[in-house]
Amino acid sequence: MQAEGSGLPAHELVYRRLRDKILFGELEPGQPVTIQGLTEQLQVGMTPVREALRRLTAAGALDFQGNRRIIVPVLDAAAIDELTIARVALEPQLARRAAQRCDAAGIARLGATDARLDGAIARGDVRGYLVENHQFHAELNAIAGAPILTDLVEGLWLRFGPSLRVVCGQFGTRNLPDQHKAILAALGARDADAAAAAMRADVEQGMTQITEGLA
Amino acid sequence: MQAEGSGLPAHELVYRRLRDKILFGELEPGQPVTIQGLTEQLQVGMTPVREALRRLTAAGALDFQGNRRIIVPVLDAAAIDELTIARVALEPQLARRAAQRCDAAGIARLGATDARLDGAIARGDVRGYLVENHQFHAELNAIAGAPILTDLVEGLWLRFGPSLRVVCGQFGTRNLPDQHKAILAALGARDADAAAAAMRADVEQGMTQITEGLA
DNA sequence: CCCCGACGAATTTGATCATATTCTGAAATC
DNA sequence: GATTTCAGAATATGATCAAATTCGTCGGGG
Repeated sequence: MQAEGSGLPAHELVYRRLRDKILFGELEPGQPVTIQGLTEQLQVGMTPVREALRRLTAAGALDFQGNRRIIVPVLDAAAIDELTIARVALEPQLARRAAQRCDAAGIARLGATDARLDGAIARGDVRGYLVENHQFHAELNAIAGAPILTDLVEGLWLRFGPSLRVVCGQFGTRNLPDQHKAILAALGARDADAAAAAMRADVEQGMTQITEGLA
Repeated sequence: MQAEGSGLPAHELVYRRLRDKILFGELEPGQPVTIQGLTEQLQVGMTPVREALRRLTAAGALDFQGNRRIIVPVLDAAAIDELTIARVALEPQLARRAAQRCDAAGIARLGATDARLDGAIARGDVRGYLVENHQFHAELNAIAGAPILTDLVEGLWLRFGPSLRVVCGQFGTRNLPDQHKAILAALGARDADAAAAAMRADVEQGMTQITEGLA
C-alpha cells in the first residue's frame, strides 16, 4: 500500500493528478467532470474526489455550472483578456524578484529545463512542451521566493491550461516562440528590469497565441 | 428545514459562513479550526465542512499545517509585502474598468455604502466598518465586470481579513483614513486614471496600517 | 403516413450522513 | 529523559436520499 503515494493523503493525490491533467491538456474545454467517473478511474472513494474538485473549482480550474455539474472551463475573449491582464501584472514581478535572488545553480537548472523544452519542440511532443514550459516558469517562481504571488499565478495557469492545449494541438509545436533565452540572459546578468520585460513579452506572446488559436 | 439556506447546498452555506467569519474578524490569526468543532457548531455533517475547508485552504484563507491541522494564517512581513504587491497590481485596474463602465445607479449605491461606512466609523463599530468597507470594494469590483480579476482580489482579502481585524481592534475606528471619496469623485467624472490612482492610494494606506499594527 | 414536440419514467449523478480506520500528539510510566 | 500507551481528531468508505438529465413514448400536426 506504500508503493502508491508514499504517505500523502488520497485527496492530495487526486488533486495533483487532476491538476496535471488540466495543466497538460488531458482534459478538453467543455468536457464534463463527474465525481463517480473519477472514483472508478482513480480507484478511490468519493470523499477525496469531492475535496479535490472543490479545491480546483475554488481556483477556477474547473467550472461549477449553476446546477450541480462540473465542466472544464471554456474561455471566451473576455476571460482571455482578464487572464492576460493578471499575468502581465504578476509574472514580470516574479521574474524581477528571481533576477535579484537567483544563484548559479538555479540558473543552471532553468537552462537544463529550457533545453528539454527545446527538445520537446523539436520532437513535435506537445505534452512534453507543456510540461517543460510549465516547469520552467515554476522553477523561476520558486527562485523568486514569493509563495503567495506564485500561488496566484499557478491558479491562472490552471485556468488557461486546457485551452492552451487545444491551440497547441492545432498548430503542433511549430510557431511556439518564447522569451526563455532572453529571460535566462537577464537572470545571468542579474538585470531585474530586463527579466521583467522579457517575461512580459513571453506572457503576451503566449496569450496572443491562445486568442488567435481560439478565434 | 427550508428556513435556512433556501435551496443552497450545505457545503456552500458552510463556506459562506466561514468566509464571512474570516473577512469580518470573527476568527483570530493562529486560531486552530477543527472539523469536528464546526460540525457541532453548525449542525451539519463533516463532509460539507471538509469541502468548505478545502476551498478556503486552496484560496489561502486558511493554513494547512503539514500535519493535519488547520489554523487561521498568521501573516509575517513578507506575506504582507506580497499581498500589497498583488493588491496594487490588481485593484487599481478594477477601479479603472469600473470608471469606464459605471452608471449613475451604481455610483449611487456606492455612495450609500460609503455613507454607512462613515456611520460605522462614527459609532466606533469595528465589525460594521469591516463589513461596509468590504461591501464598497465588492460593489466596485462588480461594476468593473471582470469576474476573474475580482475572484483573485477576493482571495487576497480573505488572506488579510483576520489580521486587519486585529489591527482595527487595537486602534478602534479612529485613524481609519480611506480614499473612497476620491474614488467616488473619479467614478463620477469617468476619470479612469484618477480612479486607479485613488484606489492605489487606498490599498497602500490599508496595507500600511496592517504592517504598522502588527509590528 | 411520417415527423416534430412535449410529457413522463428510469437511470445517472450529486449531496449528505454515519461509521470504521489510521495517524498524530500528549500523557504517564519506567 | 526516553519509550509506550491512550485519547482524540482527521481520513476514507459505503450507503442512502434527492435532484436532474436523458431517453422513450405518446399525441398532435403537417
